[in-house]
Amino acid sequence: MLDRDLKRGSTEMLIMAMVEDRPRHGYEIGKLIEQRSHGVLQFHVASLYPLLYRLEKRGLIKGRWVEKAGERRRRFYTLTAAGRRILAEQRRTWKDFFAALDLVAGINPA
Amino acid sequence: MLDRDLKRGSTEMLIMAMVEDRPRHGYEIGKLIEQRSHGVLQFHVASLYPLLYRLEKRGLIKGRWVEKAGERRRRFYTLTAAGRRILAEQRRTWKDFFAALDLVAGINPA
DNA sequence: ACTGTATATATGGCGCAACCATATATGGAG
DNA sequence: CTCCATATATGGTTGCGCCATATATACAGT
Repeated sequence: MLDRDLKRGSTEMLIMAMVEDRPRHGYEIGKLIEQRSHGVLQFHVASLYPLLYRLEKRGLIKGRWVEKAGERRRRFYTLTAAGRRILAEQRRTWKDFFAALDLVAGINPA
Repeated sequence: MLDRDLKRGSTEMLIMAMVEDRPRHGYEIGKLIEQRSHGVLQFHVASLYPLLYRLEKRGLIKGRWVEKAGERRRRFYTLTAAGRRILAEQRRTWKDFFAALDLVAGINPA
């Protein structure tokens, strides 16, 4: 896995992106991020759940408990309108950041 | 300026990239990064100098004092062989990281 | 002569994101 | 009956980048 410092500030965007189109629960979000990034990005549980609570507290995602017979209860999250705005903003910020990084340090080989 | 968390882990790479081709002193490095990124990236002095000491301590850059008459003393840094290896590695890591971020969160608009 | 600004380096303490370790609980494979 | 994947929860730790502040020189403006 990547050094933890690289991921700083990207975690919120990743989670919001996962619940952008449909509700998902925490564990699913973690697994999906790992799969889609081919293992480059992965969440430790101790980061994942506090992050979800933080995002919900700030009104960027909304969770609801779903209980089915013979299944452990799961909390499904969806992106709020505010979350949608912040997600767009964070995408732009990361894009700008990487462009600047490339300009100064030359990430993409010429 | 960007949120401080985004920059985590990128600062070492930026500094190493600045002294890759020729020696530079701390203040110059800070200013140059700010200029080349059009103000997107900037170093606070309280981050800059400790970072230089850290990199030198780890043998990635090498500094030497230069004193000229009628000028304040300045410490010029150059990239070491080890630094060159780590810089290449960090460039690759950042590239991979951004590719993964794009894969999962869709940074670059389709 | 005085003021302000850019240049140039130095450092003690702080905030907080992500992680480590650990805990609880259920379903299915073998 | 054990082991693993699933699923959520939380107290404590670490370390980067920053805030605030300090020291010192050169030069432009008034």
